[in-house]
Amino acid sequence: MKFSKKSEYGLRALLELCETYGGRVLQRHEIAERQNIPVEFLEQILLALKRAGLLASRRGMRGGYALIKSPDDITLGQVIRILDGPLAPISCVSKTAYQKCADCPYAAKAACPLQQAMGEVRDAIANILDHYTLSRFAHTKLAEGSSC
Amino acid sequence: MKFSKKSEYGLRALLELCETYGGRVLQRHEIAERQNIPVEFLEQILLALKRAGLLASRRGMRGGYALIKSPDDITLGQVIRILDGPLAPISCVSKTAYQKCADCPYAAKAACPLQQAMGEVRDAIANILDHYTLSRFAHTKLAEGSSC
DNA sequence: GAAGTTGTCTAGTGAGTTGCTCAAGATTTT
DNA sequence: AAAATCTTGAGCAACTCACTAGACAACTTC
Repeated sequence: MKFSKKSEYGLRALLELCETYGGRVLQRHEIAERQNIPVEFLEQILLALKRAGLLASRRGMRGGYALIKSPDDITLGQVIRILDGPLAPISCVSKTAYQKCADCPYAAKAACPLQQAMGEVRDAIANILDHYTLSRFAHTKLAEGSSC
Repeated sequence: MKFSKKSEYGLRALLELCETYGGRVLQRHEIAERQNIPVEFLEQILLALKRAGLLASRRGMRGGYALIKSPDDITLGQVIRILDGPLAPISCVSKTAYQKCADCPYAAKAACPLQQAMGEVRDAIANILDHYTLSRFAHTKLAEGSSC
């Protein structure tokens, strides 16, 4: 029940890109250095986010990446789904990638306890992440005493 | 962001064991057949649940497994943690298996946006699963039209 | 007390995923 | 043209997942 490094790095990269939103572009090595992410791996992540329409890029000298959607219009849920796939804890409750489970004896009966429970979990996760905007994410201030 | 087959099988096995709670024991092959689970794999799962104190077992002829805690006192959260480890989506927000993240630049600052967001997710998941008892789980009736 | 039936334990294994690296190419600026 | 940057695709070691196998221990029944 873990999120991948890919998602984690992706979100941390977007944190940097948020700060320069509307301004200059950021190069991969800048993001990588500030956020402690292996450059070549970060590259793949930025590319994925670009293909998904969140980022624009320019090549050559003075090139780099920039956010092209407002941080208000991007949610953590979107980002995680791009980088990690569906949020649902088991695929028979996924709304974005539903798949009938093969071996479940309740599958035919329309009364699967697992589906009920995991559905609730899915909804709770989606409810948080699909309403958590990047701008709120970027302006987080934790309470005193927290440690990461 | 998925639960393992181990958890899924474990929960489905407990569904069977709930039905005979207080009565007879169930043998691994009975559970395996009814729930469509590979026997030897199921074995490991039952053993883990036994070591965790949820199940008792008897060897030899007429042997088998039985629940030894009331289904009211077992939650899905407990079971999943036994079989799958901590619920937290990243380990720096786990309450049962906290680990400082190595590469996060916010780690020292007590203001990690990721920790904040993932903490909310963790709490939401735990809030559902730690209050979802096995007896409620076993008596699930889904609404019409659902499919698993 | 021997035979047969069950759980117990440890180790292994094939397929797939994760996290990351590398190299060659395309595009832009200077 | 040269240098800097993004782009693409391939590769790979380590790990995890889902499962299998086999030897062993304990219990029941005859």
